[in-house]
Amino acid sequence: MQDCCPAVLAAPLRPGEADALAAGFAALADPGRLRLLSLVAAQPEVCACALVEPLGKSQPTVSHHLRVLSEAGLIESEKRGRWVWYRVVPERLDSLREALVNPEFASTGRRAQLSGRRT
Amino acid sequence: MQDCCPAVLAAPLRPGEADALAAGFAALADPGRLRLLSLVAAQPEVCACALVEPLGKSQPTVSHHLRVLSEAGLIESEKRGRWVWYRVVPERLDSLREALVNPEFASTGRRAQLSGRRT
DNA sequence: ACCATCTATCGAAGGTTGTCAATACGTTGG
DNA sequence: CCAACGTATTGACAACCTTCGATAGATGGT
Repeated sequence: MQDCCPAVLAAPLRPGEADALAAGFAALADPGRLRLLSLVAAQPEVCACALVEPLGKSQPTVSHHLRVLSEAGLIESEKRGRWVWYRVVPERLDSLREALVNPEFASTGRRAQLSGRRT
Repeated sequence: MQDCCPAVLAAPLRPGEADALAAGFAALADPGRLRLLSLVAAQPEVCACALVEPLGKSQPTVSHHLRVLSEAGLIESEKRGRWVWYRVVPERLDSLREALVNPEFASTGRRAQLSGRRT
C-alpha cells in the first residue's frame, strides 16, 4: 500500500495521551466557554454572578459551561456563603499550551513552503 | 444583581476572536485528529497513504479528519502525481498556543492589572 | 419561619460531529 | 484505452453538544 514513502514511524502520540489532550481542547472548542475563561482569567477570582450578564447567555447555560471548564481542569471553584468564586488553573493551561509545540520542525528548521490551500 | 463584586470589566475576549479561536481548538478536540496531526508534525511532510494504517480508522474517516485539520489552517496539502502530501502550518499552531497564555489571554496588549488580592 | 437570592440540575429540542460502506474522481502503467 | 490505485465525496446513522425554561437546593437577611 505504501509505494510512496518509507513508512512513518509509529504514532508519536499514543491513544491515551490523545484522549486526555482532546478532552482539554474540547473544553476550549466553544466560543462562549472561551469568553468565560477569559473573564475568569482576567482577575484573580471572579464571582459566578458576574459572568452571566457579560456572556449574554442564560444562567443555566453559563453554569453548564463553568462545569465543563471545571471538569476539564481549566478552572476551579470555591463556594463562599451565597456565591461561588471561580479562578483559572494555570498549570492546566500550560500543559495544553506545551502540547502544541511542534516537536520536529522547531529544532530542524526544515520548512517546505507552499501557499496553496486544498480545494 | 451583583451585590458580590464591583462588576467585571467588559469581556476581554470579543465574540469574533472567540469564534476564530474556538474553531481552531475544535479541530484539536478529537483524539484521532490529534494523533493524525502528530504524525504529520513528526516529519517535514507525509503522504496521506502513510496515515490510514497507523490511525486505525477507515480511509474516508482519515480523509475527513485531514480536511478538518486543513480547513482549520493547521495543515496544508499538496497533490503530487498520484499522492497527496501533508505538512503542518507552524504559525497556526503558534497562534493557538499563544492564546493560552494566562493573564492576557489574547488581549490587545493590555497589561494585566494585578489588583489587590481579595480574600 | 419566611422570603429573596444565587447556583446547580433536569428534561427536551435542535444542531453538530464521528464513523463507515459505497461510490466518484483523478492519475499512472500497460 | 483500460485497469489498478490513491484520495475525496456522498449518504446515512448514532452519539454528542448547546441552549433554554422549569425547578430544586442552599444560603442569608428580616
